[in-house]
Amino acid sequence: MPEQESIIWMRPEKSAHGPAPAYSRDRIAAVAIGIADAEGIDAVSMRRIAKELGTGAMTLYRYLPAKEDLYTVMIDQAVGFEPQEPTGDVGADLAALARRHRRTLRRHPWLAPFLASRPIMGPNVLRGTERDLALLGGRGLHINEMLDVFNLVRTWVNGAVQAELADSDPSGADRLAWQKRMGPYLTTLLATGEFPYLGRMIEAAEFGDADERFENGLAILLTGIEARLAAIAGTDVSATAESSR
Amino acid sequence: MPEQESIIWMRPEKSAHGPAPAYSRDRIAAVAIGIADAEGIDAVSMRRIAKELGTGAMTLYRYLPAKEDLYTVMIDQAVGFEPQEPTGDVGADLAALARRHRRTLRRHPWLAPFLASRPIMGPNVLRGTERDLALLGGRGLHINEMLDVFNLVRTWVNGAVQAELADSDPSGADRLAWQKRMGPYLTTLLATGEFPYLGRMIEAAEFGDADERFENGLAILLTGIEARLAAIAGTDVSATAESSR
DNA sequence: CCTAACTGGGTACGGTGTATGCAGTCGCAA
DNA sequence: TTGCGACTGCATACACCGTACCCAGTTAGG
Repeated sequence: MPEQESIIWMRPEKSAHGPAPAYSRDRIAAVAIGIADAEGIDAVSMRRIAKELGTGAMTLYRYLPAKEDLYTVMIDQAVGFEPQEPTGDVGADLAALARRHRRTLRRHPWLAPFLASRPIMGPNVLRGTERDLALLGGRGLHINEMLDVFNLVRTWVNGAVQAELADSDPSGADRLAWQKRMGPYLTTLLATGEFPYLGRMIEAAEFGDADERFENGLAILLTGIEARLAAIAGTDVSATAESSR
Repeated sequence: MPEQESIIWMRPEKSAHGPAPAYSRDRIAAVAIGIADAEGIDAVSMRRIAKELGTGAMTLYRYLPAKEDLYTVMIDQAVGFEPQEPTGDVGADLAALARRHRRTLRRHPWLAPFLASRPIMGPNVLRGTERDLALLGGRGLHINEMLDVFNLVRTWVNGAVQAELADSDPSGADRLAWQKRMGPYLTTLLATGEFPYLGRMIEAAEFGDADERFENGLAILLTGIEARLAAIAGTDVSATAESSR
């Protein structure tokens, strides 16, 4: 890891003197996202991006001081920004938020783990957070209450999509080979009779549909959230701020 | 990735002929877990483990055909197994499950991302799944309903812990440096006045306590789950199996 | 006892992120 | 107009990674 005097978003993209840069952070990130979407995040290497751009690997370091900064820019560009206005129906708004987020994460299968494991502060992400918190605003909630709900939804969607993608990752022919390898092991285990629920689970897994699973989880989540919001609304505001944390 | 005729759990540990092995899968995994816990998962390399064991890197490949299998064994050993009997109070049982899982994930900060991103089938993990599903058993739920609830809790705990760890990762002096780097950027953003909620969030973040955030999220989640379970209990069983999926 | 099957482990290959250095290009001050 | 300093693209090089290949030494079964 090189020294890094300040965050990538504070670094000016263009400088005063010298020849005009041939590339840009966004262009590099776009290429990297293309590779990651098509071949997985591990296929993204500096040399590979450079080849795709027709240049040398070290050129990229004129734009991004370290690979971690490449990830930072990739993440923010992949997240993007999609506006959403509150409709007054919090449940519907949160459901829309969840589905939109899921769509984004599924478009870029490498994205969810990154969002889960780093503090993300890119401009698109921050604008998105502001937009999402606004969905919960205007009803006298303490900011911490809003954050609890917001984080609950975001966190769950992220985890649910990771689980979806993990299950479906060995796709096509690979999936068949995977079952071939796994089959005997599971058969051996289930034959012991010590895993009745697992047995039922494996049978049912054949019919599991990701969309349905997501909607079921979301419904349960929203039930809890709406109950919580109703409970808070039933309390007077000063008492809420006190007791909620 | 080398060829891999079958899953690691099906490979016999000892063989008939030849000298007795000097190490074992579990011993190697234990060393690897020690390194990962202390210095992060990226510090775990074959050469590093071998050095810790006082041997050569290639020796490890006598026990584990590839690094992915090392991860597999590490995960299962780190997860371990802790028994839990149903008490009859589903809410309390699920809360206990969630807290136990959180404890496990926090003991091994590298663990949560692994659990989120792979299908995990180690013996400890499978025994744990069986144990957790049993908490929901005996009340006429369809297996898919049980899985929805189980996955909801597991997924959320996993995501919540990842978020906790991501926030607290720059610890101690690093955290201060991080704030030094981040401060000007955030100040600049907030000065635009376009991020009122973010501003409130950053103020409040000073007082955020991870335990409290976890318990708040868990409470909301359990509210939703109990409502869902009550709704199912109010339906007759055959209709439930039909309508639930 | 011999031989086959195993063991530990050295060497080597192709990959990675990135530090360093160098030649060419441009904007600005004199 | 000239030159200088700040920038550019980029080749080379280094340390580290996972792991394929090889070989010598050890041991149990026929």
